[in-house]
Amino acid sequence: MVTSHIALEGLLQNRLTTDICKDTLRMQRAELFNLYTGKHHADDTSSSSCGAEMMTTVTIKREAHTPTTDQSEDSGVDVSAMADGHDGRGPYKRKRLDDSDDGDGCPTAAKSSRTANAAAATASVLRSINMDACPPFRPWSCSDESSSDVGLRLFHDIRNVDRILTLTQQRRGEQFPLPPPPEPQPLDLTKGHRPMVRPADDAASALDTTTADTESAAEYATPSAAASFPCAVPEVAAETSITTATTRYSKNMSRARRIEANARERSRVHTISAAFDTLRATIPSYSRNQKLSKLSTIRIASAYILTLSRLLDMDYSAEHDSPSVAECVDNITGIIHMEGKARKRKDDQ
DNA sequence: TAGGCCATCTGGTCCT
DNA sequence: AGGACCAGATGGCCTA
Repeated sequence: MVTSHIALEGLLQNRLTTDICKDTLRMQRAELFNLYTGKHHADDTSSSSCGAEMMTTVTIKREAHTPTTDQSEDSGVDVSAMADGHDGRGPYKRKRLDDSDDGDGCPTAAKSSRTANAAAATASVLRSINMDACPPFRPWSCSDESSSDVGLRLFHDIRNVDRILTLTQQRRGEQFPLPPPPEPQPLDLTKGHRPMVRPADDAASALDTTTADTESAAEYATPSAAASFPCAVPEVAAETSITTATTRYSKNMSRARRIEANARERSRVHTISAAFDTLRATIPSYSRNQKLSKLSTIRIASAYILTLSRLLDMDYSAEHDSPSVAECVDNITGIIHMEGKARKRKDDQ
């Protein structure tokens, strides 16, 4: 209760009253942002699109997060690597837990050392920041040592939320009129997008692509791949020269074009997954040890956005029925509960 | 071991 | 015509 009070009060006061504090935080965040982006290249997509403020949020989340083996490094897809044709996986060649090199040519041990140094440096910067002055609004986040309801109950006090809302409304007109809601912007799906290869423009790139695709295609022809691709392999197996552009693969598409289309599709899906990782890092979760599914991420993000908008007395609800903040808090609390416990509940039955 | 989640391939459709 | 987008099929990985 006390913590929730401080958190929300801090958020509002920082936004509405303390210019000096805001400037200081901005500088500290910029420092943190530079530090982070310098150490974690894989998150460039986040940094470029979200700015220092979001990076602070992401960093705080990562700092407290205890990643599982599966989620630690690959949660941020290295889109730049994919742009170079190094997506690190062939068809059905997923990243393995025992990989000593995850495809970027950098040994995992060295990378772990780098990550540890970055974490230590980041922690140092974080200690210098008075986070209570402007914490992210995440009243549903739980502490690491507990995935119980404590974290939810701690902040779930309707009277307090209403008080904060009242305070917001009182101060808004006095000091800082809020800007109008931003115009909807299309998602930038171009970042990390694999550049289209046009032989006339870039013969070298075209050669690389052809080589990569040839190697990729060659994997189809292996017996193991044949077992995995009952539909595609028969045609491939019948072709001794897969790279022959004139070989008809299907009714309307040559084998070479099919491979290029597959690469584009992979890149497109990777871009979407990277965007999900960014979104996942910016929303509250029931437990930091549990990676939210894409569906859960969407559901929680929607409720979270609505709650934040209502906190600022704006209405982003689909029905434009202006639900109260209390209702929004109830709603998102239930969603986080449900998404976080869904699997366990199913198994219990 | 079953079920959930996800990556990948594939072919059809839409769009520029 | 070719790229983007979409949904179905398939198989691997992980968790309870």
